[in-house]
Amino acid sequence: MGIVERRERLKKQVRSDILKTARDIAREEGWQGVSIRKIADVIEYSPPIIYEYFDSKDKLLETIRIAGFEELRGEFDRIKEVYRDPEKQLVEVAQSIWNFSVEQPEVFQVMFNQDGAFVQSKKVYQQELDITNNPVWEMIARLRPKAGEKVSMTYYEWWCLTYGFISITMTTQPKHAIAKVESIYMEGVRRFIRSIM
Amino acid sequence: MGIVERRERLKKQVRSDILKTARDIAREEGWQGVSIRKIADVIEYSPPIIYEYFDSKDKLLETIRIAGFEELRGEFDRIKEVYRDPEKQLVEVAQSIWNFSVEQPEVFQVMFNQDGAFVQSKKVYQQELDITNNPVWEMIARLRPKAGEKVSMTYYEWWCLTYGFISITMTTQPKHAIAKVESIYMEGVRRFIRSIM
DNA sequence: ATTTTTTTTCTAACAGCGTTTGGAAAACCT
DNA sequence: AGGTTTTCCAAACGCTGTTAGAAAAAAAAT
Repeated sequence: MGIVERRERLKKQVRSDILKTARDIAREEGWQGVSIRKIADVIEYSPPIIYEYFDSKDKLLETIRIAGFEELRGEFDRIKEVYRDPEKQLVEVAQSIWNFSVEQPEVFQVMFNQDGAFVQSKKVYQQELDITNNPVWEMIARLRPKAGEKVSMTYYEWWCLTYGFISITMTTQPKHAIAKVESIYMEGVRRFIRSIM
Repeated sequence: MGIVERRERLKKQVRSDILKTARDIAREEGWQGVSIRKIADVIEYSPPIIYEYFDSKDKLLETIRIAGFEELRGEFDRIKEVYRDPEKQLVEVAQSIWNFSVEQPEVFQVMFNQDGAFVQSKKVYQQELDITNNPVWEMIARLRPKAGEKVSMTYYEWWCLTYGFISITMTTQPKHAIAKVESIYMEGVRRFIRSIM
């Protein structure tokens, strides 16, 4: 009777193996080096099998992107619950994005179409930065309760600053220098917060 | 006698045709859609001819990247001569980068490995953002003459803010919304300048 | 004007890519 | 054991960047 369940389990396993393998190759060779055939090789299946799990390579990458954004959003929600002070919240959010980009650079690259990673559709990207039901937007709103329209502007600026810092650091800085840049980043974030309060 | 000259002229023409065609295709279909064969088709030559002008597709893109950075740097140098006030200079620099990204988005994409464009080597990228002999660095240095080490930090932040703004805008905003974001950007730049003075 | 040499150009091919098709192999149910 | 369903893959298509070698054209030399 457990046959169907076993199959389900195996399918889930293969699916996550595909995703993991894609990330592994990307981390070692860059997303430019990720190909369906290479993934198939590692998971010891033939290439067409991958298409039983993902409609296309593009969708495969999009899955990784979505998972990345979800993980980040989870972190943000958690931070929002743990800390009360919006300033503290934002600092923590900044720190958590930074950590994410250091620990999973290849996911970050896919999330923001960087450095060889490329997902056709920008829908997820756009809606994830959207203001509605967004924890970071709400933090900023609490930080400056008077400004209505301006909150969205500030929110936009926030993302630009954060994203700019991380992506420039990722592509220009060698690993040993990243720790030093981190403090510049966090300092920049703090000054930004102060400049909008 | 003019034979050699005529050949030289023709070679230069073909070379620039290749570069222009690559940019044209990129603008219409994105860098993902740029292929050696398509370029060859447009310039009405066979694909191998392109390799008489560029060692590889990668080098071809790098040429476009270098030209882009040179054009920008020329603008910066010009601005530095025209205006005396470093604050005014920086505002003008910010505006000129913005205009560049609006007028030649495909070049901007290649310069910063964005949205399907990908150049293997990051050498040019890194040295172009380097502080030595950099007009923007000097502007910032003049803005806050006391800080020594901190100038480089601020310079780094400057690039992160600028790059973040433009690249996020380029990939998320539809054309009609760009004008509105421009004012958010310029306002952000001004506040940044004020916050470091 | 004809031949030789040099330069320019292209055809054909290689290896790799994402993706699809058709059928073989395996697993399952009865 | 036979029939059905599911799983899987070899082979192929059209695309990619790139290279080798021959053909064509142009120039130079006779």
